[in-house]
Amino acid sequence: MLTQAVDRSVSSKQIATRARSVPPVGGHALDGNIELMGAPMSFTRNAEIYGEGEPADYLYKVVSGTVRTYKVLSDGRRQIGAFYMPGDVFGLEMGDEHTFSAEAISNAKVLVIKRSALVALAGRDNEVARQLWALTGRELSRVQDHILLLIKTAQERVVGFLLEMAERASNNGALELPMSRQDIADYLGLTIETVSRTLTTLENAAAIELPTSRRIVLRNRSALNRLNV
Amino acid sequence: MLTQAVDRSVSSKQIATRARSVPPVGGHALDGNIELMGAPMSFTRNAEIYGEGEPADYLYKVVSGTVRTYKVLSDGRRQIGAFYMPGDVFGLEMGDEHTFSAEAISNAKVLVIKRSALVALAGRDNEVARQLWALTGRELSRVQDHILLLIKTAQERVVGFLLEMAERASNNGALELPMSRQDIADYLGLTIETVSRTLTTLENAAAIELPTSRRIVLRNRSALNRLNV
DNA sequence: CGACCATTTGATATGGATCAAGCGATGTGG
DNA sequence: CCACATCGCTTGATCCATATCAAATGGTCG
Repeated sequence: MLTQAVDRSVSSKQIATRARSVPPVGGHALDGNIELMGAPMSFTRNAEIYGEGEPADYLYKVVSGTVRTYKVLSDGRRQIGAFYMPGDVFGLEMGDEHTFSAEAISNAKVLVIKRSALVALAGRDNEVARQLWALTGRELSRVQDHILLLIKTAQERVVGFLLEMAERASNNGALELPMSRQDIADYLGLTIETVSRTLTTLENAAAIELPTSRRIVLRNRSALNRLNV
Repeated sequence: MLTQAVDRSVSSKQIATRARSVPPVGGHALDGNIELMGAPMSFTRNAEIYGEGEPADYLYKVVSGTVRTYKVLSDGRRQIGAFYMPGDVFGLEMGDEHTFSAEAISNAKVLVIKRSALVALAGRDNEVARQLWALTGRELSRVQDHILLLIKTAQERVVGFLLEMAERASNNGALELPMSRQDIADYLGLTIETVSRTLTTLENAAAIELPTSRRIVLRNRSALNRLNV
């Protein structure tokens, strides 16, 4: 699956040179370094980007499309760990194996970055080291928030999900969801039926509109915020 | 609450000198650096170590006793994020505020480490930087595992909890739990009643023994592993 | 001993899962 | 280009795991 990425990755010599030439930008110096080290790669809908247990030789940054990471328990239950949208980095591990699997939800373009190169660079460049640390820290916050979602009621989870998505990808309250009801259910620890029913309940309560199943308009934010614990 | 820690903390000059004198140990170089920078401090049972939202100027390493971190939702529900036992580090944040509260479960002694000093040291010492990163990464793995627990059935959660505790602090299968049933319940997203009932079920199934409510002996590991998904 | 707090046990209620059917959109082959 | 299969989603009926409410038991400390 990743042979293409291996072939296309730039040498660490090139990387170091290129990265050093980037001025330390205020807002997202992190992005500057990482982007220059990445080789673009495309994945079609539902294509596997990496599997759980595979060597974590690369990390990834979403350029376009959406990616899900997940684990499947022995009895078939699937838990989605996160959805990654343009600008998000995923697949960075502390150990040498991926602890989740990753798939493209929609056709997606991602930058593939060789971890060893980035780690080597971090050894020479404090700023890069700090950025890598920050990436792990950001992931940690995300997962902690996810835990708080998982202890709530079905309605609170769905509302929490909608607000999270709205924060990340909404045009004045209009969401175009890239993921299926099953994906949402497996992210929230619910069944598709419960997700579906909860959405219709919210629609009946005039909190949201559902022009199509994948398009959701947040109609009454304050009501939603009130339902969000 | 932390004035004492402030007063007792060593200057960053001392820290740097002392830390540098530590030879890079193989297994736990991390511990070496951190321990030398910490001022010991004691907390009585149920004492608050820090509160959610307070400045995260310090991080902590448990010397003895057990610590819980938690969040309380607006409606009173409490979610315990983690239990920290001797050797564990907690309270390390990426942002400038603590995102959870921390309390001693039993009387506890912790080392209090000034974050700014450690971060400054990390800027000069790659190895320290790597260790800080590793701490965040370890926390991330822990939280990811916690998520997987939270999507399981009550019995699976309780068994998962017992196996987790056994891994960390058992004498050939005998656990002395420092936390109450309420703590366990709030960690697992269950009620005390369900935790209690599940434990008696496991006892009746001869998987565990309950000599006292806080002492649990794992009697049949393979049965427990089988129940752990 | 008696009060208090943690834990267990019992009875009942309920939110969400499961099982099942229907519906609408999308795509495919005749 | 239509008829039909397929897929994702919604809706309905029922079931069950866990929550809730309530009471009994046990352990600890003044």
